[in-house]
Amino acid sequence: MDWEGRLSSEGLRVTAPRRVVMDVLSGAREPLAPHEIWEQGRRVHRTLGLVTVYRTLSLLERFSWVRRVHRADGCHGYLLCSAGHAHAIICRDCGQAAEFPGTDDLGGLIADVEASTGYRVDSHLLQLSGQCAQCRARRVAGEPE
Amino acid sequence: MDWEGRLSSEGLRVTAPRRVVMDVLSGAREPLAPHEIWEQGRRVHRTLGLVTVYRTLSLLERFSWVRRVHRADGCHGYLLCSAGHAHAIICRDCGQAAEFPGTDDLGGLIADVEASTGYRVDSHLLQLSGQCAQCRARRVAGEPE
DNA sequence: TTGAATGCAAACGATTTGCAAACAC
DNA sequence: GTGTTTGCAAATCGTTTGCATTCAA
Repeated sequence: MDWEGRLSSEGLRVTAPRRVVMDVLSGAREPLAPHEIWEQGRRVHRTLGLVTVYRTLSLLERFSWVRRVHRADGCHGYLLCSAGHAHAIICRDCGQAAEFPGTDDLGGLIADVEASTGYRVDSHLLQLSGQCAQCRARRVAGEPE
Repeated sequence: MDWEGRLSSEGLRVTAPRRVVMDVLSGAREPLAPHEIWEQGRRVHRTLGLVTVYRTLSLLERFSWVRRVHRADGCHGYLLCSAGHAHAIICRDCGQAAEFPGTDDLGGLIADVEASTGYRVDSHLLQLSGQCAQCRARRVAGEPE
């Protein structure tokens, strides 16, 4: 079921502002801060309120349709989730984000940590930062931005 | 060289407020938010300002003497760094933090991610959350807090 | 029709900045 | 003495809340 169907089946409503936020996020190739989503969204939905963007994001987060990440500039950015549990890697130059599946690879590490610390791990936050292939190529070639 | 010597050698000054912040962090067994450091610090240094706590924390962070972590309550908490690169695991019940070395275990995962995404990884944020041994024991035993 | 969702204004908490006074060196 | 650091007040930033209005179902 798509997100619209899922909302309806929960007794929640499919509204224009919610569609706009989803559309903006769908078109984004990097994590967007709430005010960026608002600015882009207002171009198509003139009266969109920043408050509604925040409320929509927390709704989408509750359903795990978006993921919140920490950006290099200190802001929070939002990304559409792909299926399953995944982690993000963000390019420090262009901001572009990619996802990678993480749970499996972390299994051994988590087991080690549990054994050495005595803690029982129930959630984790893993986020990588680096340079994407394009930005690396650009830098090697000495091209200006 | 200790932190006081290091500060001096950089032309920076060893002041009472900075000592207080370091002392509070040294005595903490969980990540403290700036206002918590301020509250505890004021007990020994009456005129300590919250602003000074913030400025001291960013100074200490610049020297990698403290680490900033994300707490379950959404606040930022600060922890004294131990030697070397390490990651934190925080108990969701009592807030107690433990560290574990992470770089080595993450090496394989990072190599995989680089291969599959084309990114070059240069930094990572890994933070685990769970339950420490004491809190697990307490819960199993059904003891009240 | 009816409860959910919106948008505004205002409140809010965390963090930063301008500046004169205080202090380490 | 000199330049760093402090603490206050106020500004700023990101985010949330109260409330009357609008809207999806």
